[in-house]
Amino acid sequence: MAGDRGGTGGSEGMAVPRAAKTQRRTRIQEEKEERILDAALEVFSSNGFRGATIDQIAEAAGMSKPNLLYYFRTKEAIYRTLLESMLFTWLEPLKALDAEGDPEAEIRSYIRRKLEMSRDFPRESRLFANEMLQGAPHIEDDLTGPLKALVDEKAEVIRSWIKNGKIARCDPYHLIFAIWATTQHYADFDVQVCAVLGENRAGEGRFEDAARFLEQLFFEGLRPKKA
Amino acid sequence: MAGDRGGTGGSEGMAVPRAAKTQRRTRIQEEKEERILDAALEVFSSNGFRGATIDQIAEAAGMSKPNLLYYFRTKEAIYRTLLESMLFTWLEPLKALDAEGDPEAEIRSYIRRKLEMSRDFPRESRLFANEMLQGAPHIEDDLTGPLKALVDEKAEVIRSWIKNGKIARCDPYHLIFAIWATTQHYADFDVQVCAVLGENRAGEGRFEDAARFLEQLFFEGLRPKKA
DNA sequence: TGATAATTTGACCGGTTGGTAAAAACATAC
DNA sequence: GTATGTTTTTACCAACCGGTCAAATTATCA
Repeated sequence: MAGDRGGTGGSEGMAVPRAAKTQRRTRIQEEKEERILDAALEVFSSNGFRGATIDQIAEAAGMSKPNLLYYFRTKEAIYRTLLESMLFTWLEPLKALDAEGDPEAEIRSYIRRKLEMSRDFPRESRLFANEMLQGAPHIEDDLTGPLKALVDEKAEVIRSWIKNGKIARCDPYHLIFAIWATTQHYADFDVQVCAVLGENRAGEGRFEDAARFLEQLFFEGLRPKKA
Repeated sequence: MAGDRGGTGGSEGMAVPRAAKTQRRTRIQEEKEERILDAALEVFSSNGFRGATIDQIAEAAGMSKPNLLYYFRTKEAIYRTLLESMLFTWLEPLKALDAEGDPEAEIRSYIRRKLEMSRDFPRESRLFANEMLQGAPHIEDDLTGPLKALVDEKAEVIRSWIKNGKIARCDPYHLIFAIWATTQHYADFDVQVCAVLGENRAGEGRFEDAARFLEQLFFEGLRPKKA
């Protein structure tokens, strides 16, 4: 028989389509799910969870609404899948911050990588920002759990660098916040950045300018050198 | 007769209630409109434009939906009114940046004032952020018009300070972006900030810590002093 | 080929949403 | 009081939205 929804009680998984008989997904499943998630990223990231509609996502994915709902049972299932798979890659750069490396080089490359993510994955950044603005109702646990744990760990690394005199004394948490804020700004507030910069520097060059500026800001600050 | 909607063609104004006969608004109009705007700020700022419903706003304002629609003809009218009145106060601190003042003190106090706004008016900040995330469909013109003009003007001020050796050589536009990003982060990403800081420092003390950190970051950077 | 399972579609449903119509309630001036 | 204008309520609607259902279509493989 076709499909087995209707609360049969089994497979309360998540992104698994009705067809959980042959346990592994076919090529076509894999591909369709990916297309859905890509479309959903587009729609969710610019409208937020409540503002997005399944019809919008379905149309962006080039399929009918019931067809989409065959792969993901609910709108929320799509959203959660997206958010979770994103959170992982989103924290990669911070994970890569190496306690054994050269402090200044490590922070410098962290800033650079975060900025590259804003350039290359602005939708992901905006999705995340949208979720935050709404009070993170879907990922509160991740925030106080894995994310906090990771930040705590890296804050400790930074503190040790401070103790060794490798970087200036400062609050490591607010340092991390500042890096997040300044880099993600170029994805989340892209319209504003482009509007303000105008025709001249609004091209891709703005990311290079930003990188140059941020490296200077974070390491030298604004005070002029007393020559 | 009661009301005059129905496309009579007249008064295509905006926030003006049906009662545009006696040209000035009564005390009760003034008060109700304010209550609506306050409620709308609450709802819009945490759900975005599409995610917010008139019913939600009406309930938060303590009145029925049709009653609310008597003061503002459409959901969009409420939103636009809110956004415009907000944009003005939002740019006040930047307007106050004084070319004649001491450069370092001016920038320092700009950062402080922006941070205070994040602390005291987080809803306004989030409303603005929401609009930006969605590509600023309602205020595109303000962005490329008045806002760009103001930023251009202040960027020129900063450039002159650089020329006089008062602050380090840097891109004034990206400096302004960095100040916006770091300060607004504490309003827009409040959940994340609190989750990461945990019980200990998540109280109001976080704004003082942030202020201290940002002042150091912007003026001294992270490089340790060569004692 | 035919049996079987996977995928897609069109029609539909109950609830919500933005907004309207009309009349009732209230205030005010005379 | 009554006439006039303002504010509020009750009832309502058409469009939309998340999701379901049953049937039709297509892929898979013995």
